[in-house]
Amino acid sequence: MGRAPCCEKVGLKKGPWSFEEDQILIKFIQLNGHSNWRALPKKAGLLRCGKSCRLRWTNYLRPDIKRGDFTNEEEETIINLHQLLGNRWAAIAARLPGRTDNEIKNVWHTHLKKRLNQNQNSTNQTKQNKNDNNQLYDQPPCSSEIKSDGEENVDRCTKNDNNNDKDIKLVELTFADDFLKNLLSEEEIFENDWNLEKDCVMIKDVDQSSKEVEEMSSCSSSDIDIMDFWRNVIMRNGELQEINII
DNA sequence: AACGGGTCCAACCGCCGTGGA
DNA sequence: GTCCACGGCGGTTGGACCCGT
Repeated sequence: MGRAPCCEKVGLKKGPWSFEEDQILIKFIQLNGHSNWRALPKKAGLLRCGKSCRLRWTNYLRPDIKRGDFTNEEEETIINLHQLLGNRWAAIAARLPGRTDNEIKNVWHTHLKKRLNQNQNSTNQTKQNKNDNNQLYDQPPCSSEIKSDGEENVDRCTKNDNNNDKDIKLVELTFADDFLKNLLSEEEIFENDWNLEKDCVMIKDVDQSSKEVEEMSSCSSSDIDIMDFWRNVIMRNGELQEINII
């Protein structure tokens, strides 16, 4: 036996909302709130599924929704948060007041992903050009991988004790700390199981696949290419170039 | 003007987590 | 512990719109 549909589908309207329907929904919610989405359309006199009403309200009719193009700052924030959080659009939207997860998802798929790919291509080209001169660029990111059998691969960056790596880690720590504190509340960091430790940024992967990256004495990582991410952050602040010169 | 391909975005679908009975 | 209703979320899609030919 399959799951019961969220509402009776027969006789319910689908597709784009009319102005009149919007007005009915707005007025009803203003008067009564939306404690029960399932019952709402019946009470409001709408021939819509409760789910459809909720979506229309949260993605379009809510008074605090900001319409119009995304600013550069907003786009940068989306890109950075996406690198941290992945496709967790709701979590990203929570950091962008007035923007909905749906809107962010759309912007990501229509604009930002393409732009990022283009940037990546040009970055790869730059890396190629620097090939023989810059050993740091040659290093794979400081990330570990989970092999299929569960054993963890720790790359040389993690184990290497040379001073350059320590300097880089210090800078990473500073920016990681500042960046997360700027963007995320303490509760959120806690909820995501992110630990900022003194010698390294520790990120434990507790996603649905339930592969949890074990804590390591130095840099650990998750399936996110975290070191590439921090490198980007540092690059934006013009710090990594200095380190590379050292 | 007509057509076709690409782009964009609102809306839908189905799955998942949670809380109450 | 199990079932069910519900809200929330992310992936996908339909169709309007745009633009080049």
